[in-house]
Amino acid sequence: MPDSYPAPARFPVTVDVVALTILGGALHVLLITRLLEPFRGTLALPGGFVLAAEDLVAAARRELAEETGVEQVPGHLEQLGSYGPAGRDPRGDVLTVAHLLMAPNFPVLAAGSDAEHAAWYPVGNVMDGSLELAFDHRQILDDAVERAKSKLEYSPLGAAFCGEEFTIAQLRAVYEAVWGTRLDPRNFHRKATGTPGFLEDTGQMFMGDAGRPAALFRLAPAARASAGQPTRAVLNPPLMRPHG
Amino acid sequence: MPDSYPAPARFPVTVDVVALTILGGALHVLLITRLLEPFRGTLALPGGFVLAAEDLVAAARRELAEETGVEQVPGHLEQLGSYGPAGRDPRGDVLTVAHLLMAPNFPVLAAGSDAEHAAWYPVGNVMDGSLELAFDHRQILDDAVERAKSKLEYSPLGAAFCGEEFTIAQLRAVYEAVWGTRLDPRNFHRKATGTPGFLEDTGQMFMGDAGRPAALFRLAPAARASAGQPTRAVLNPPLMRPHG
DNA sequence: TTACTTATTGTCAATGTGACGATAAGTATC
DNA sequence: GATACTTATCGTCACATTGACAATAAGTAA
Repeated sequence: MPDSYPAPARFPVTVDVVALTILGGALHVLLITRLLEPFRGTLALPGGFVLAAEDLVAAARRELAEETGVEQVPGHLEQLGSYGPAGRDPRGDVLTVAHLLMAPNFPVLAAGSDAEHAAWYPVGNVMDGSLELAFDHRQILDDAVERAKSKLEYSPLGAAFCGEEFTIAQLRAVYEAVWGTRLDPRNFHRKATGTPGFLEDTGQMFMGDAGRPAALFRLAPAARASAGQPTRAVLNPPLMRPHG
Repeated sequence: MPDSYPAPARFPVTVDVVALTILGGALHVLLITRLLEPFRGTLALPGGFVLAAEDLVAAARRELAEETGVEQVPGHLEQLGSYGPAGRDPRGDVLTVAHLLMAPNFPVLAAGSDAEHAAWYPVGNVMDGSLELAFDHRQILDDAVERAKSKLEYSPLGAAFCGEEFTIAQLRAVYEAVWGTRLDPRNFHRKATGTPGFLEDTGQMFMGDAGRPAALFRLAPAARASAGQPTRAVLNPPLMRPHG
């Protein structure tokens, strides 16, 4: 009975953001260095308290903007899941609602001030243990990466890691970085260009450092519209990661 | 900065549960009739406040047990997502963490007391508008059903709607009820029995009202173990719902 | 025994995928 | 300019999976 007599417990609620991007062909995550206890000096996910009368995703977006100094953070932001409130913060019970941002690389505010500053770190360095994260952020990052891997399979959100326009090879690099596998360029090209409603040819070309120029694509309107949908409206059948 | 000076807002946190089951070939959801304002007399999802030092899923399980009178609620329970805290309860900002239970049919405590009593309602009656739900529970139910549909595709959790042992036809009835489509019995049989690590033949037979007796299966150990995993370790390639 | 029902096994064509050859179209080098 | 090198794009082929559907198995009811 939600309306019972003893006053219900109230919890501070935070939003944390796992912001992922591709840098140099490797998956990177946005982390801040904590300046205060607990976990002072340790890396942590950006985030902060939810204000009253604030939507969760909006709170995540606001915190991200505050901690990166970037007004309009690009990319696709969605809720990942909630953690706690018990036993995750030594100061007390705090519930956190984790979010996932899949974004093209964007520059974060230069470090050097006394504020907690954000920077991109290779996800692999967290996974292999060479980087420690505060609180239960390691677990949250794990879940976020798994979610991202899964999203690529059945949604067009791989393109969220690219800019507005991109080549097939750039899109493939996203898949390779997130999944941590190599994909056959020819088969990937076939699937990407052969899926109706996924990509739209811009008619322009992109010159890389070497090799034949590549055609530039953007997301087709149908794929753009399905961004929020949980259903795999576009990538059907899905583009499955190799299961080895 | 999560540790800044003004005391952070604190919110009451509830867990709500979308408990789904199959009854008479149709998807049903467990609902309670509210006895108190707001939404007095309206149907709502079972749920209640999270106690301090309590895990979210544990809280959901506890509330479910309290409101159904069932000690050990069967089935698979997982977190669905969080809603709020702004603008969902007229009494103030309440954050709710919704959960999804996929369970075989279990009897709920008989009605008649003055306590809020739970009962199974056809999901279709909510979808078509003949049943109204309190708060934003209609939205939560929508999300839960979509999640369940999706889960059937790439996880062995369809079996969570069945008992310990079940026939292929019973499992197929689950898929048909959740997806709201008819499936070819022969093709479903082939996929279910032909997927390594999914089902295990018990060697026993099940006599229905009519027709040839069916073999009884249970989940294979591999499928049982993958219950919590987000990855489609078992149903690979997935068993996709018809997209028409 | 016949009719009827559901379970289970096959068959076949269409589709999608993995592996990989061949060609196109740039840049750098001789 | 010719050649080497790089990446993009198009094709081919065998194989796996699926959707549609025939055929058979094994019960119950009449």
